Amino acid sequence: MASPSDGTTKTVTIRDVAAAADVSIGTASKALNGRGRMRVETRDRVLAAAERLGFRPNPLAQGLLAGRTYTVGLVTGDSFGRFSIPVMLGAEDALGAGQISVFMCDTRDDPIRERHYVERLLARRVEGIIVTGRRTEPRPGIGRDLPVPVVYAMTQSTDDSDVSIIPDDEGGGALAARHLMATGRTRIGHVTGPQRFEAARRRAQGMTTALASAGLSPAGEILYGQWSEEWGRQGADVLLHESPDVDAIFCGSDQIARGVAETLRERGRRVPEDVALVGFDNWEPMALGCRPPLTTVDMNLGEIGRLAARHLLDAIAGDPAPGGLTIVPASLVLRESTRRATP
Amino acid sequence: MASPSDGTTKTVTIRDVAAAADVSIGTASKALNGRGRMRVETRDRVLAAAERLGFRPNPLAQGLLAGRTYTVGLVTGDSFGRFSIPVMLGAEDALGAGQISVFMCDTRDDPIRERHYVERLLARRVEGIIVTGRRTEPRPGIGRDLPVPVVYAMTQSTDDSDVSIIPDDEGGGALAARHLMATGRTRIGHVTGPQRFEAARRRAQGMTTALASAGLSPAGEILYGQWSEEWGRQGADVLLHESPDVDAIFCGSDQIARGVAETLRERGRRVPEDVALVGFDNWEPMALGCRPPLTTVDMNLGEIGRLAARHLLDAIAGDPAPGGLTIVPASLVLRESTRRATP
DNA sequence: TCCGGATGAGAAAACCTATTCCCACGGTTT
DNA sequence: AAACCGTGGGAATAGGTTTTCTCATCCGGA
Repeated sequence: MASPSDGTTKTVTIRDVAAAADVSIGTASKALNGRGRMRVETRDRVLAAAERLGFRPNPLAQGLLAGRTYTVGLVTGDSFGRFSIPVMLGAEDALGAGQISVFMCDTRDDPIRERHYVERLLARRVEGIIVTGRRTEPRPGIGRDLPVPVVYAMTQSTDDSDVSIIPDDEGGGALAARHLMATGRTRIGHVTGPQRFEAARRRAQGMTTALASAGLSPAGEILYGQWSEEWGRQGADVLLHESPDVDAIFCGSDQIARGVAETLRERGRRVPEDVALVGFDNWEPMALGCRPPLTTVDMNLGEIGRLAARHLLDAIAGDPAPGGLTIVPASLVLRESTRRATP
Repeated sequence: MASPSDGTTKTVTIRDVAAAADVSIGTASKALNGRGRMRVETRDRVLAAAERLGFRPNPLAQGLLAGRTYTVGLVTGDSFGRFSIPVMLGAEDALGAGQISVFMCDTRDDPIRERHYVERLLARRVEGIIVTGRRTEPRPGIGRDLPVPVVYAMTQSTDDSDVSIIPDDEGGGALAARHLMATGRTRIGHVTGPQRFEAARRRAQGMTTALASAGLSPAGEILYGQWSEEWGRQGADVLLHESPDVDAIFCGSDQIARGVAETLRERGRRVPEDVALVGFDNWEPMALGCRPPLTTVDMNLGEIGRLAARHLLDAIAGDPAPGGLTIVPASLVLRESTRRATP
């Protein structure tokens, strides 16, 4: 415990500063905040006293008067998992710069805990709430007619009038497909997660559309399955059986891509010489540990968080964005798995 | 934005409740808090009014008066990474139950940002601070003579008088070694991270000691390298070359273990029939994606967080634990990679 | 030289919200 | 009539910010 013999440390109030500078409390406040008019000498005396005593205004008192708390709540159901963390960091980045502190709440995807936390945040008079999740599936909002603005990031409210910010799954799929075509591939397969996930469907859609506009169609069926390596291994087997001449595989996640890479290696297909491989997520431990390192789509989650925070700040400042969906473009991270074969 | 036409929602104060119930402010307060004596009818009238208006006491005012804020700060340098997240969740678990809210701060391992955040937390009058990190290497504390208690979790202060809570790396290593011996292995190698990491050294130490007390010593050298799959692949090659008769490998991380598993498979050694494999971290996407699924040491990070939170709560309540190290035992998660060969 | 108004410096008080202690005001009991 | 009890109002308090107010000085004009 870094605390000394507790009790010796009494917090310094403006009262102490005023006494030390031999002025009234009001004058001390004005001096510290640069308001009002007074002799430079007086102002300096107050500032010096504050410095000397280590005065730090109590934000509770300030907030009480101003009716502001300079805090926001961050609610996640993802247990701060792989997806919501980058979002959180981006949000904290944007908020922290504005001197706003963040209360964190993990709901463990339990609606009861969620309501409980929202209640608590409102009781604490947060000025806004960011809700993050691990899927882009629409979900019920955290409440109607809340007294503060709410932004959904990396998740989406079923209510169209809410502000939701999600990654561009479709654009990411298109990006992957166009990149593969640009490296000369034409027989491109797709192994991805469960079809019930909107993210999986949109990624597939983006890929299919991009191929179509070049007069191509996917190699074999779109293979929907699980978000796991195990499924990647199985899916690659199915694909190789159905379309033995496949020369590229776009995977719905980096985990799936790793499974696919493993099967390819075991079946004697070289990556990238025989089959190019693109993943999704840019989950670095996975993408870099892959053999070879994985070209993958990055959803720019940090940007999603930053954008969510900015929307929230605007709304708090009284300039709310119109409700609806904001889609953050994805980008492609190039690594070995799609290197063009040196001719 | 769930907020209605902003401005219509005025927060309800106890003044409004008192007016609605036609009592004084003081009486309203007493009614709401069950203090003082008054007619049941009066109390009910106040409670009904509060209910009807949706009154929620302003914690700023309560905190101002009570001199408490019911908040703590959580500072991490790990960018809320793989290690600090479970710690955080554990901490939030323990704190949330006590009606304490958590301010989160990510320092990005930058001492300047760290100091800045600590200042901010103190300005907000948090009642305590938890510092988490990604290594157990001792680090300088966040400050001396802070006015609030501090607990270091999953990291360790260089100041012995601080309270630090870390995982039992040595015990984890011993656990792995004893488990391997219990399944009949006797020639056990070790591939781990860089030697400059205390965690790597302690895990190796735990393993060596456990082997020694059974009259064994490690197969080959302890192979220090990187915390990466790539190194796992290389390390396994080295080990197989130096000690071809190795029948088990304990790895310093699950990532290393995956690399090792891959090399073993390519060299025709079956896991677990020929060589058993134990990882460290129980990082599920890695451990479950491994072929076969990985037996691994779990550091019980959540427990570390919960313990840190409880220590902090105790200190806040005026009952600080004596400074020093608390070590949380690790546990073993059994999976395929160490299954005993069916005879 | 004296008076009135303007100006400047800083003190004093109100305010924000909720809690708590003290006291006054009835009515009842001894 | 005095003591006592239940009830509920009023004020003090916490730590700031902001508005108002007072007092003194200074200047110009008479």
